[in-house]
Amino acid sequence: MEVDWDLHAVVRGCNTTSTAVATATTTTATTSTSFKDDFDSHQSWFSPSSYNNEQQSSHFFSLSDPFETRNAIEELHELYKPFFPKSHPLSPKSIISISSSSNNNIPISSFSSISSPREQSTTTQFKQQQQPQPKQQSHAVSTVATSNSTSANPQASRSKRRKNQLKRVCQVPAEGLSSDVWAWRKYGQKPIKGSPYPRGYYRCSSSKGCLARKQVERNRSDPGMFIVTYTAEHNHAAPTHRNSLAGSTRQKPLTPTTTATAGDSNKPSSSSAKPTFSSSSPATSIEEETVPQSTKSESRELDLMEDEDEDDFGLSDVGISDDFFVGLEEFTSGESFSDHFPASFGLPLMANNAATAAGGI
DNA sequence: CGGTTTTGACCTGCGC
DNA sequence: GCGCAGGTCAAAACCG
Repeated sequence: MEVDWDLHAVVRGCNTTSTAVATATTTTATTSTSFKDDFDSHQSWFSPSSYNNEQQSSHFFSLSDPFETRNAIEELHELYKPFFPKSHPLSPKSIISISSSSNNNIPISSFSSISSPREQSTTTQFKQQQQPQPKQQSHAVSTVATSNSTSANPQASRSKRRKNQLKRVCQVPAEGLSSDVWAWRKYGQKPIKGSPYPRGYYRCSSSKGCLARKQVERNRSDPGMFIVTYTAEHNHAAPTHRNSLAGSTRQKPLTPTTTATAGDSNKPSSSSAKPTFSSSSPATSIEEETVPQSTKSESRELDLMEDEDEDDFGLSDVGISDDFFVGLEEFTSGESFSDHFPASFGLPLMANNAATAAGGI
C-alpha cells in the first residue's frame, strides 16, 4: 500500500538531520520479531537502498563503516532522548515526533553536525521521494504530543490509544536497536497490513508503572532497518541491569517462524528472532552483532545530545530523573563502556534490551 | 521462582 | 453505523 512512503518519511527523519520531516507517519513502527533469518541472509541491511532508489551502494550502511554505525546509533540515541530527563537535552535528529496532525514540517534539529555528508545526501533524496504523502499522515500525525496522555491510566490509555499519543518514530539499523538501554518486555506482536513483517509491541519492564512503549517493525523497503516507534516516556531512571534474563533467551531451535513473516501472519516470527542470532547474549539478537562497532559513536552522541534541545521534539515531558543521566555519564565516561557499547546509554544492558526491543525479533 | 516470550482474543480508533 | 486494522490483554509455555 502506501505504506512505503511512510517508512521513507520516517527514515528520513531519523537519518537526516534536516528538518523537514515529518510528514510522516503514523504508521510508523513496524516490528518484526523474526528478523533474524532475514538478517542472516542480509549482510547489507544498512544499505539504504531504499533511500537512494536502490541505486546506492550496498555498503552505505555497512557496519564496517564508522559513519554508518554511528548513524544508526545516533538514531537510537535520539529516539531515547525524548524519554530522557530534561537534564539531557537530546537531539532529535532521527526521531520524528509526531505531533499535531497538520505539521508537515517539523524542525529537526541539529544533529546534522554529526551526520556525514552521505547522510545528508541521502536525506535529500528522501525528501523528494517522500513528498507525496497520502492522507495517512494526517492521522498518523494526529497523535499529539500530549505526552503521556495514555499513560497514567492504563485503562485510559487504552481507550485513547490512538488519539493523543506522542510518538517518536525512528528508523534504526539492527545495531541501533541494541543500543536501547531500557528493559523492554514484549507484550504483543501483530502482522501489519501491507507489510511483510510483523510489528512487535514492547513495554518497559523496568518499572511496573512505566508507560513507555516501543514498537519495532522492520522496514519493508529496507529489511535491514527497523522502524522503532516510542510512545510515552519512562517515568523512572534507566535500569542499571535487566530484571532478569529469564525467558529472554527463549530459543526454540527451530523457530521456523520467520518464514511466516512475509505477509501473512507473522506471529511466529517473533520467536525466531532472538534465539537465532546467537550472538552473545541471548536476548539480544541482531543488534548485538552490530553493537560493538558502534560504540564510540554512541558515546559521542550522548555528548551531542546534551547539546541539543529537547524542545524541538517537545520532549520536555519526559519524566525521567536526572539520576538517570548521571548514571549515564559515568558509563559514558568509562572507557569500558564507551568502547564496547554504543552507548546509547553506555549501559551494557542495552544489548539485552535492545534485543528484545529489536524485535524481538 | 520470577520474568519473558508467544499467541489468540478482545477492544478501540479510524475511515468509509 | 459498519468493517477493518491496530493495539492491548491474558494465559500458557519457556528459560535462567
